[in-house]
Amino acid sequence: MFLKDGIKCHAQFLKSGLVPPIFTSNQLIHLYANHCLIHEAQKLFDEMPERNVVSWNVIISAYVKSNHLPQAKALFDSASVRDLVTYNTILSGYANADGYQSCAIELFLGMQRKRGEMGIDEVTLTTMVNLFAKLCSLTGGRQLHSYMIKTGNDRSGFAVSSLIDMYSKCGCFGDACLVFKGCEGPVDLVSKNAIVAACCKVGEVDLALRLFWRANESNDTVSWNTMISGLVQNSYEEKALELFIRMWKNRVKFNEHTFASILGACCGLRNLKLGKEVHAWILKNDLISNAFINSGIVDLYCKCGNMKYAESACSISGFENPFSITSMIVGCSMQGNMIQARRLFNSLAEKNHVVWTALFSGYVKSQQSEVVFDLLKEFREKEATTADVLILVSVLNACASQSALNPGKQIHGYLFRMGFQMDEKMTSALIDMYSKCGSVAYAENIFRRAVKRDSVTYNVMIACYAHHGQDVHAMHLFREMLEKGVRPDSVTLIALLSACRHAGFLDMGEKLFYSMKEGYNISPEIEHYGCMVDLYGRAMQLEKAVELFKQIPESQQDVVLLGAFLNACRLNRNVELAREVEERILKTERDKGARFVQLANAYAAEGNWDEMGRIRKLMKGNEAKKFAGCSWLYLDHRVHIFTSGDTSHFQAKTIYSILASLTGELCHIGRGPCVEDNSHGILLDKT
DNA sequence: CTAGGGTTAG
Repeated sequence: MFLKDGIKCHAQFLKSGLVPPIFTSNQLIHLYANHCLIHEAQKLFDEMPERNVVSWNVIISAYVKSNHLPQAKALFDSASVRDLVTYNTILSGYANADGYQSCAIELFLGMQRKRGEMGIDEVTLTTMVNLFAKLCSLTGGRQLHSYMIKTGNDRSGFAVSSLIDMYSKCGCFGDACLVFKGCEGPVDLVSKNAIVAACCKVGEVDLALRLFWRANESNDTVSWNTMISGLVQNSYEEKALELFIRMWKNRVKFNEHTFASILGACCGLRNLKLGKEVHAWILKNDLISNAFINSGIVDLYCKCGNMKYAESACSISGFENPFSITSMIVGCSMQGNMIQARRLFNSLAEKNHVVWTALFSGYVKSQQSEVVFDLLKEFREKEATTADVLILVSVLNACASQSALNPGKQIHGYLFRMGFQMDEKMTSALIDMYSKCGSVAYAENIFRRAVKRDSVTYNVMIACYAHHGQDVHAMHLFREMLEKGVRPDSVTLIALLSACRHAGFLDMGEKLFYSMKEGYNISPEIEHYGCMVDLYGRAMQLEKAVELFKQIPESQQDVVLLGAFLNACRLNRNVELAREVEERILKTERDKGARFVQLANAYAAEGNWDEMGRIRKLMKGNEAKKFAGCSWLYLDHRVHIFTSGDTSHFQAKTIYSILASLTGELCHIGRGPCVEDNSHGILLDKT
């Protein structure tokens, strides 16, 4: 029934003075609810002289759909009649509303206990599977699955698609596939869409595409949206746009989900021109005030560096849309404009965890560690709830990047006192923090005690060993990783190869590098090549370094790789080649100042003062600017910052006299101090 | 007899 017809029908009853029969009133209430006319629905419900169980069900459902859980709950509690549908309606309300999840579980347990009276059915079970998916509770999900198999409630499209989604969200792609493969008869479209989404989530794009095109004539809007969004998520933006054009040519209806993905594609490509076209299209389709779309547009303009447009898009949706403001905060952070980010943050009436996290990571990225800790204090004061795990992870990252051991330990202690469930993310962040702060033993301790370890956990621990010169330990851990069946990824290999290059393990490095593709299905990227070039250079095998270097297309060669190659040339005393590479480095536009300094320092370290002087002259001619590198210490709850020759510290005199005596000791041992030593990771390059 | 509850895409 259309709304128009419903209103006409309702009006006729009112005119004639007759009361509509229960059946009609129920239908009308349902109709009003579907059109978000909750007041009309309630009014009609109040005026009913007689109600049956369906009347209660439709009015409760109306409040559930409009996210008015307290009202829905009150109606449920006062309902004069209830059946299984009533229970399922309020159960789904609890399951989908934030903060009501424990009510859902409690209600479900009650329904199970009172099996004789009301019982549970397939709808109850799929609702609960959905809830466990949202909570990422694999244990609960598995229990429900086996119960569903036992009671024969695992067959319908609803059941299958929910189960696929649950396994996918819980990180069990294999189980999701098993559920999908176990289906008999014709493939259910929603289940197919769910498995396509699951494939994309784990990066199995080819498989997703194959499934998508199989029986593609029945694909609906959701199928196309799922595939397009999956391609965007896996950085196949062009393919996503191609697919969108095909969708259009096939006359498949598209909607706001489609636009959100297309915006994501433009954003990933940093394609402002195309993004503007999509923006215009969105305006034409009157979707600009949609919260997701609007924040997508804001995100697009931020990522393309056009803050003016971003701001105007954000203000169009009014300062009501927290999604857009969060995108703006992220955008300002990327520009290093933390003042504006903070202003936007303050403008929000309610701060959710996402926006807190955005602000935290902004300060982390702009390396304002003091502010990060102040903000943590503020967060704990204002938010009565325990600190969000993600926020603590980002604070730990701040500690790691600042080598701030004491605050890191404080966070660790806080986690311990609060009895936080340590997940892989938190474990990895802690290991990384201790590693970067120089405490290998602590890092090791946490790694050994961890209940769950994923590839990231292994990666940070291997990298820790590699950075601290414990190359044999790094290799051992890699073997353990393989034995435990944890799949190594591209980062694992970077850590291992850098361990090899620090230790000069030529054979092992070669073996690893050339077995990457076949052994672990990882294609070597620029970083891996960089490690190998460096390894060959240090092993005085320039030919091999050259050979490898030439395999990389010029367009992909970055300064890090060029720097490694230059180093290899110089170590092998190939002046001609070195000069060639040097020119290429100086041609790189980005961070020009930093490149000059890098070169000058390299020559200075060699004691090649003529070359260094030459580079310094070039610097002047190019008017290269570089902020002074600085070192700092975290001591007595504050950060002490030093630059070269700096006398601004209040205890500068004492510091310099101690430094002089230390330098004297070093000279005494027989090794002169380095001119400008950047190798300890305490140098902050603020170029 | 016909109504009401559960699935996938941002």
